[in-house]
Amino acid sequence: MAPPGPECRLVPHVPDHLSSSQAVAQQAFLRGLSRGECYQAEAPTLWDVTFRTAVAQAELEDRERPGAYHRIAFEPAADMEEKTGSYASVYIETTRPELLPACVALVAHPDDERYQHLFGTHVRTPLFGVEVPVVAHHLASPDKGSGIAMICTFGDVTDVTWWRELRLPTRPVLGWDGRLLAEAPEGITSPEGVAAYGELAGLTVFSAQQRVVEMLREAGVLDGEPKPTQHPVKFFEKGDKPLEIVTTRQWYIRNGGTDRALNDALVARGSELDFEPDFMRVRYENWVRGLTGDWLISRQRFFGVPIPVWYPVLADGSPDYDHPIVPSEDALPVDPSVDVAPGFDASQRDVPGGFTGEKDIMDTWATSSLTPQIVCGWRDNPGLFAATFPMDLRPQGQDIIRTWLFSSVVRSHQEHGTLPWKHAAISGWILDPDRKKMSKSKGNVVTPMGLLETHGSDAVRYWAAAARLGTDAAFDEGQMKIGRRLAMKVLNASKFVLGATGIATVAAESLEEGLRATAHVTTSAPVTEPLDRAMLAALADVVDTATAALSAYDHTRALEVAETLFWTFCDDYLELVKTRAYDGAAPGEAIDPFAPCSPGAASARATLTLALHTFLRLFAPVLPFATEEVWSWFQEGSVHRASWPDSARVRAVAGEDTPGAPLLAAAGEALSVLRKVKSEAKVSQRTEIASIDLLVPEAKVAWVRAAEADLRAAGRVSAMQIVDASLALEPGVDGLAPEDGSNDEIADPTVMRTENARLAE
RNA sequence: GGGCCCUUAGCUCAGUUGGUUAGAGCACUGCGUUUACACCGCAGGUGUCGUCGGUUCGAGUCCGGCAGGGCCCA
Repeated sequence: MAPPGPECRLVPHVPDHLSSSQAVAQQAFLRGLSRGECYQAEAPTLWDVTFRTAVAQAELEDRERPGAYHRIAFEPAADMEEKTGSYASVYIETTRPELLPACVALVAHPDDERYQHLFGTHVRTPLFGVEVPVVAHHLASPDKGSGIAMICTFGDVTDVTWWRELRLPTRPVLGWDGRLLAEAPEGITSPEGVAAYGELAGLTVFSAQQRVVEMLREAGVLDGEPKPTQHPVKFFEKGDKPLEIVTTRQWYIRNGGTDRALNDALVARGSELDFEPDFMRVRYENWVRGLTGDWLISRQRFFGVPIPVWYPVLADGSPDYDHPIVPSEDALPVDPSVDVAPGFDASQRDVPGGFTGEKDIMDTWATSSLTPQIVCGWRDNPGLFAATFPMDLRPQGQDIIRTWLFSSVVRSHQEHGTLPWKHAAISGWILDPDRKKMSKSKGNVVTPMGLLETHGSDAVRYWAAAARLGTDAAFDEGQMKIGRRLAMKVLNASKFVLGATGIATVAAESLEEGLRATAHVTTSAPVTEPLDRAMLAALADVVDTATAALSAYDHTRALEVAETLFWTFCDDYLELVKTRAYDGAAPGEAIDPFAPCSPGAASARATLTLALHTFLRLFAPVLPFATEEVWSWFQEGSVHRASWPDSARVRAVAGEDTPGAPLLAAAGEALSVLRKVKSEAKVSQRTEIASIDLLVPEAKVAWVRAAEADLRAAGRVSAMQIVDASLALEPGVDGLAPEDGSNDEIADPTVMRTENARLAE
């Protein structure tokens, strides 16, 4: 008995690229059909009574539901009485008494001494008077209830296992509408049994349960009152009524759920795949190893990719499901409810001797599992396919390892004998601010639109980019504010760089001039100043680190190192070279990038420009809008199509053996202590320092000296003495007594500090 | 019941093969308005690295037990 399909099908207009994905889905189905991987079977099927469609194992979830154990007496049949010499009833406990008419056996654990002598004998079902055997199976739990249970067709998935493995008869009572069938199942033959069933026919599961309990109570076979319990019940993940198991004809794809060799092969495919992070592999293996049936792909829904087959209609008007008619691959996509089966004409639809179209559609994952084939042009672009398949990377969430990832592996394994991609980058959940999983029912879902409006796209993306693969990310607006600050900083620092180099002056006229100016600034003079070379050397190292991190799927580390250096670039380097780069230009004065300037200014300008060009490309994946905006000010095309920074070119400009980060850090530290003098004196950073002694750890002296001029300019220092701190262990060793007394003890010579600061009035 | 991940500053998290005094941002406090930036800058304090034990010259890091949190599967 097939469930009814829709009487007419709504056929939406489908754009070409979608019809091509439909064709791919149908072609893969037909290939599978010809190889025997796709097949149809009349079998117990997980069924959602609300949506009236079959559901696959991957779409199930357990939910705790209240229920009650009903203790019911089964009378012994003649063979049991004879064997035991007793008329004692057998008591079972069940949470689903309404399935009593579907009972086909009682089952206990083979080692359970209480029931061993009963195995092979029979009992009679109460109310319905059907003789059913007592059987043994290891899945029966001796410690649950009375240790013996009734097997019904079908109350749950364990019933299906018992039914299949013990080869029990089928006595279905549930229809696809969630009501008990009109006719009593085979086996109920006695007038009393048929009458009892008549009381239940057409009732919902809920009402049938109430009626059965009344009848059992009246018959005196309900032992005591039902005992309330909580137990896990299978639900369709999108449904709100428990799933039932209904016997229907459905289409399946072999996925290792019924075939050990295929299961092993798919586990082996999983071990070939590079999971990022690696522990996600366990989820895949658990899932594949735990499969209990093939992948059910047919759905009784309206919208979806049609299963591309027709069936001959027999003389009695019924479809001949055993001989499906298939289209040729070049006719795809087809809709069998509209298109005519090959070899027939339209007048022969649904008439004896004619054909009928399959009404079912495919599970959405039956198409999604083919995204690599769709994208790589498997069906219509062999050249592209050869060049791009298998793909490199599947990025996806951890919750769909069992669906999207696994089903893609299944399809690729069957069709191509390979993995669909080499790497799988698995992300975690986005949790609410209290680290709870977001769900509609809890009402803690945050949708992105408001966030994008409040913080900007770059800021939201920055927050998302801070989540490491495989790690859940708590939703954090604070992090978005930081992202926004970074994006603003990129805009402002870029404005400064393009202003101080003069590129902005001519780029405002035309982009060609901007490009010419950029080339001129970065190539017309060498980068000579040690601080500039250090900046570029540090940047080259960061490019290397970020590149390696991205190659290892550690995008957060790539961002982190770029971000850290960028703040140093803004807070220290820009401040240090600002004066030098301006080269005497007055505030507000437009700088001509082509005019001659001092070598120090040329060095700074080349460095600023090269650093900006590099930082923009490092940040482009995370701050796509801010970087693109700046790029448009002085570069052509899109930053997102620009090449990834090349550390070798940056390092070549920096020069061989240039001290990078350490020199930059030492200069930054020196700037910091100069600022501290003013901060502690509670005066403006603009205040002049008339004279100061800078005590520098021995190892850093040369680096600080190399940046001395820039330090004096940035710190507004008139006279500065740079002293090796290890030679100044005694206060006043340089001949001047400390004025404020704060350094009047032996200081740590490894810490940079100042002495004898004299601020201008 | 089987398995996986997590536990580090008030908060969010780094901490790479074990190796100086465990870091960052936020928040907090104070100061500052500068030739890119107030959606700003500078300076400052903040830790029993869940807990107990083990390995080691040395453990946030490796091993085991326990507790708490989260997840997958049955």
